[in-house]
Amino acid sequence: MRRGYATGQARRERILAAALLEFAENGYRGASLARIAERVELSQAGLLHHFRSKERLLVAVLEHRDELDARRFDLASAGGVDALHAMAAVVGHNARVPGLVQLFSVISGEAVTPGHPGHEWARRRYRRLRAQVAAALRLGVERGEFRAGLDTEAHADRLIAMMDGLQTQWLIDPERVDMAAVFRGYVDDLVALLAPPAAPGPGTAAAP
Amino acid sequence: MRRGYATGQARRERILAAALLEFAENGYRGASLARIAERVELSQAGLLHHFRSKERLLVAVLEHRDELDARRFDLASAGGVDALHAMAAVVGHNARVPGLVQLFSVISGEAVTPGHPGHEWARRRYRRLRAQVAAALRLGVERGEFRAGLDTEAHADRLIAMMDGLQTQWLIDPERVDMAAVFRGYVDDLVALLAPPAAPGPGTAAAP
DNA sequence: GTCTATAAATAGATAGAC
DNA sequence: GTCTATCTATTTATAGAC
Repeated sequence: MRRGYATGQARRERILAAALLEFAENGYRGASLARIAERVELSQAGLLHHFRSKERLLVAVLEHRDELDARRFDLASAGGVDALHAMAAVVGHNARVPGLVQLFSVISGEAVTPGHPGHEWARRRYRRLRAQVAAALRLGVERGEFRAGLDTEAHADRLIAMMDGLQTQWLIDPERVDMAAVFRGYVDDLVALLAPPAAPGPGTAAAP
Repeated sequence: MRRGYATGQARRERILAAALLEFAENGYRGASLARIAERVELSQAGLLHHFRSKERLLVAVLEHRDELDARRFDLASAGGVDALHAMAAVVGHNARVPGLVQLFSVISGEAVTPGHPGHEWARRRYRRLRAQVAAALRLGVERGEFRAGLDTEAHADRLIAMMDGLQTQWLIDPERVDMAAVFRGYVDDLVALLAPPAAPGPGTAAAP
């Protein structure tokens, strides 16, 4: 029953997990293939048999995480106010997995440099996130949960920026910053702000 | 007239400027003392005569920038709505100095790692920024520009997070993200949101 | 698929001459 | 204050045996 394949896959996943830790702790530039190999009890040359270079390994780690996260968080299915609350829930979840948050913060920070191997990944990722969040906001407009004519792309940029910015503050000073609560406050403010102009009476807004 | 001192100081400042470029382009871990030395036409050993280690050089660069910025942006003097507009102006200014923005983004990203030489600097910096912004917001409350009882520290965290998050997006994809405009939108929304409950008529709010 | 050995480059830091 | 020379350590990647 394909033992070779199964163990090969298992090995690959163990390497990805170990690399994630190393990249999160030291960034791409500070990471060492030797230390990653050590974590999976493999020689450095053995590690490079599975991933031909440090650069490819980083990209593999990032894409692997994106795959897993895409399954976990399906923002596209929600819309409007629900989507905003879903984002707040994601932040709440993130506060329990500092290692993952650190990976994305460190790599995103490094990746602002044009030559960085994560640069293209980061660009694609932000474009994709913005499109998803903006679509969710448009859905809210169509449903009448949000007022018409709002700049959904600008709000999407801001929601993503808020998540990232709070993550950095939280990682640097966890005791002082309650990332989840502060983000929730943003969402609450936004729900109030984006609500359509007050209807004459309750219930009338929902009637066609 | 103290030529030796003057040239010594000038040399130091040239080193700081060169180091800033190198750290901004490659981060702390990716930076090379040899390349910095080359930029100021000095040997690597000669460079280390002025700053005893790479770590001290980074800290010197960061503190030097903080000093200069503290003179340029005096948020403490403004308060309330003026302070918010001053922050928007800072973002507008930042959009014209990508190198500086990149330095702070890259180093802040790396510095989430506990062992990083910029970690303590980043923590102090965020605490200071938060205190300054929160104080400016409180001033707005006292003046009656903002409604009473708002969570000034949470709003300070969010304003700073928004600046940082938009900077990252802008650096990674400059054509797509208009950092200054998107931030201005946030400030405008905030001004509306934080305004005190509507007074009976215009002008009455200002009367004691 | 995993290893040892090694290449080839670069790093930060120090010693000591001038 | 600046240099050359050197030390020591570490890096990624490759070659080739098993």
